[in-house]
This record gives sequence, C-alpha cells and structure tokens, in this order.
Amino acid sequence: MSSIVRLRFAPSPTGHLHVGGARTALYSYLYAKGHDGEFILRVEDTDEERSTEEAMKSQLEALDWLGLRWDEGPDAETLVDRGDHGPYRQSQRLAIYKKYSDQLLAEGLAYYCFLTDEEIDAQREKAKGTVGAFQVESPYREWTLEQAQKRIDAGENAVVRFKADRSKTHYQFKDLVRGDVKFPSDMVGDFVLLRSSGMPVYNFCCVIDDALMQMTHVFRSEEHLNNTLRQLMIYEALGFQIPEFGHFSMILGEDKQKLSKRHGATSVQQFRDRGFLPDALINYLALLGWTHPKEEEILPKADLVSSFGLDRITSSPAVFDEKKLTWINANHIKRLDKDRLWGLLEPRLKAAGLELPTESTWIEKSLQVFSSYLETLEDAVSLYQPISPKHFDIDAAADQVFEWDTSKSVFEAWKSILSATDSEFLSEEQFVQAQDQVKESCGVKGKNLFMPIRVAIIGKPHGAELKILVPLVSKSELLRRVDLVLAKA
RNA sequence: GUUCCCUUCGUCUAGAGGCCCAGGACAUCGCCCUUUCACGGCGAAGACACGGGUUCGACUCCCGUAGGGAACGCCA
Repeated sequence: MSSIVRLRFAPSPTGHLHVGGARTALYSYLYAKGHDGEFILRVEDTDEERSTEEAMKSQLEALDWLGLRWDEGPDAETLVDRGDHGPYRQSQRLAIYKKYSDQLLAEGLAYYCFLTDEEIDAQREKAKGTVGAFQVESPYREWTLEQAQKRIDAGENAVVRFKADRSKTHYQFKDLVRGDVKFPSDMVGDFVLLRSSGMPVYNFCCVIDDALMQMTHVFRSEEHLNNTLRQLMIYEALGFQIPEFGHFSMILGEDKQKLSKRHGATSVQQFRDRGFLPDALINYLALLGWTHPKEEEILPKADLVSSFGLDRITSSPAVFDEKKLTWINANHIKRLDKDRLWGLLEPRLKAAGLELPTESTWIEKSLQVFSSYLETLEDAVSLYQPISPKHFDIDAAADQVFEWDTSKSVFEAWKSILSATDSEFLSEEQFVQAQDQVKESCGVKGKNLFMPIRVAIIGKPHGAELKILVPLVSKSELLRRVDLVLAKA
C-alpha cells in the first residue's frame, strides 16, 4: 500500500471540457501537487454511444493547455499511456471489470437479470403514486448461476445486477467537503454492473479503477454524491479499501441553473479562443468555491499549489461570473513580461489581417501604450487596428466632431503642420509641439482641439494617449488619414 | 413522490457564540488623476431566507418552514 497521495480526474469523452470539469480537475491537481502527490488522468469511455476519440483528444488538449499536467494517463499528443497502472482508458480495461463481475457472481453478490426494458417500464408504471423511490424488483435475484447460464447459452441477453445489501440500515462516510453524510441503504435497488453488451457501468468501473489505480482521494462534483452509496456497496463487496471522498458543489449560470451552453461560453477552449490566459482561468476557477487564506485574489499557479486546501472550500454552489474572470485575466496580462505578451498577441493580430511594424522598439512602445487596455488577448485586435495602415476608418462616434464649425480649421492646421515636419515618424516632443502650433494657429482649445486631432489620427474621438500613439504611425499614413477626414468635413 | 446536499451585499466570498448595527473582491455609482478614454487612487450604495428554540449574548449551535439543486438509467 503506497502512502503517497494520488488523485485522478476521470472525464468522459462526450464533448469539450467545460469549466465545471476543469475546476474539479484543478482541485484534484492542486491537492495532489500540494501534497507532493500524483495526479492521474483516466478516460471513462464506457458509453459507446456518446464517447468519441475526438472528444477525448479535445479534453486532453484543454487540460494540457490549462497546465494541469498529469503524471499518469494517456499522453495529450500521442495518446500513448504513461504510468504503471494502465491502461487508462476504461474501454481497454474490459477484461478487468469482467473478472470482478465474475467474482461477485460466484460469491452470490450479483446475479444475471433478464428483465427487458418493457418489463421494467411496466414496473415503473405500476409503482407510480406509491410511496418511496422506484426500485427494480427482479424475479431473477435468487436464480442460481447454472439456471441463468442455461438461458445465456440459449442466446439470451442478460445484465449483471448488484445484489444490494440490506443487512445494514445505513451507509455513512465522511465527506471532505460536506462532513458526515449518511444514506439509508434502501435508497437504491439492485443496480446494473454490466450491461447486456458486457460493457460495465460507471459506478462499477469507477470503483474498480479507483481501487486498482490506488487512489487515496476521490474528488468529484456534487451530482455524484448520491452515487457514493452504490460505490460504497461495491467497495465493500469487493473488499477494497475505501478512499477519501470530496464532493464539490456545482457551478451555476446567472439564472442559478446548472451552467450549460445556453449560458454562453462554457468550454475551456472557448475561453482560450477568446483570449483568456490559462493561469487566469485557473485562478478564477480556484476562487469559485475556495478562498486564499489571506483572501488574496490574483494568484499565480505556484501560489495556488502551495496554498490550496480543503478547509477553505465552500459547500454551496457558485454562479459563474465572467466579469470577474475578465478582471482576473486583465491582471494576469499586466503581470506578463512584454516579450511573452507580444508572443501571445502577435498571432491574433496576424490572424486579424493587421500589418504592423516588426521592430522591437516599435513593439515595445506599442505595448506600453496598449497594455493597460487589454482585458483579453483578443482586445489587442481592436486596439491595434487604428494604427494599422489598412484598417483606418472613421467611426460613427466621431460624428459630433464634424458638427463643430472649428473642426475643419483644426484638420487643416494639423495637415499643414504635419506636412512641414521632415521625419518619417514623429517623436513624442514633435507631436506635442505640433499640437501647440495647431492650437495657436486656429485659436481653438480643450475638447474642440483635441478631439478633432484625435479623429484625424485614429478616426475615433477616444483612445490611448495621442502623444504616445502618434509616434507609432508613419507620417505618410498620418497625412493620408487627415486627407480622408478632410474629405468628410 | 422518496433520499441526499445547499441558503451572508446583484455576483464570488470572510465570518468557526461576544472582535460584526457584518469585512474584502468583481460589477454599479460618485470624486480625484488625466486637456479624451483606459490604468491607478479615494469614496458611496448594497447582504446574515423565514420562524422557533438553546444562551447573559447568535451570522455563527439545535429544530422546523420556505426556496434552490442533485439522485432515483443497460449516462457519467
């Protein structure tokens, strides 16, 4: 028995990784790493209908992007297993589940059941209105293995049902998040272990894998809390050591309903595409249900690892707030060094078709101007657009400026003063000087002076400080722009 | 219906009987900085679901009620 802490994340590959799953994975990862333990990835692909290879790849990729690297499990790129407890895809562990199913069958703790869907529906129909939860009553419960085998040999399909143990009145366990939880044992009936296809069902393989893969802790979402009863029964029947359980509450949408697609972005990839940093997403997710001991909020991953603990987890559900995520993201962007930031921005600017200078001094200057405006990486596109030669246009917000009778003289003065300068790029000082000259020559000041100049330069009445913006645009381009504005005035 | 879980500002939360006529953060609003905007600084508004106990004292403990959620599958 190893004493090292081991936790796993076990997604079912039926779609993209969404933020709820990501948070469960994160908490497991943080707990494992904070205890010098191991983080394992297992793929629960026993639902043949819905599981796809594509979804599996997508989930692994998302987890990898988040930086939640696993010590064991399929490799994100090659999908080749790494670790001593494999295989890590349940669809490749069928023989193992069969073996344990046979064991329970032989011990009389499970039985073959030939009930058809129609018969079960009929039972359910009949039970309507009666007190208590519906439970399947199987007439095959006490059949011997030999009896059942005969029908199977005759070609009939059977599921393997667990014989729910009624000798105890309650099953109890200590949940790391919720404290003592107690279930009446008659809460569940004889549930299915193996489908008629031979495919095992979630609760069965989950227990076997968690035990065989030597998990010390099992963290999962609250919706699994009730499943724990069945799993406890299976642990007991198989004689496995029971791990510690922790059930985190769910993530809700604004309407307090379980977060789903109709709430907007929910998958990790969507946030990635929209320009969120993995560390920011992780930071936000960690705070959704957990607080830092000193209530600090902007936390790099390393701080998360060192300060995370179950004692500060909340057990009530939390509403996902994109505004706060955005704020956290902006903070992480501000902490990025300029080279890294540009490395992240450049591909997005290119993808948007912007043609920008490539000299490092220009890049550095531009970042100085714009970095305080970035809430997401994607914001860079609209920020850089005004200084990209191809993308100049006059914004509707500039309309008011054209209505002032002083604006035209400002445009003209700006043009003539600009024409008179001889450098290709204006320096900050040159621009400030030029601005003063415009002021003198037309006798206009304040808003009536600065707004038209701004419009002549970026086509909008608001934006980053001009004296740092102007040096980023060539004189010829500035002239082209003032002409366009003049044509409209 | 049955069982289980949950309930502090709009949102995320602090609070482990007196420190709380409840603190922080996001969002909102106002002021300052800035001859724009953003960043930043300062400030305002804003909550213990309800009802009973226990106690000298309850946001904190107990019991109900209400509300929300989950499970009751050959989904996970």
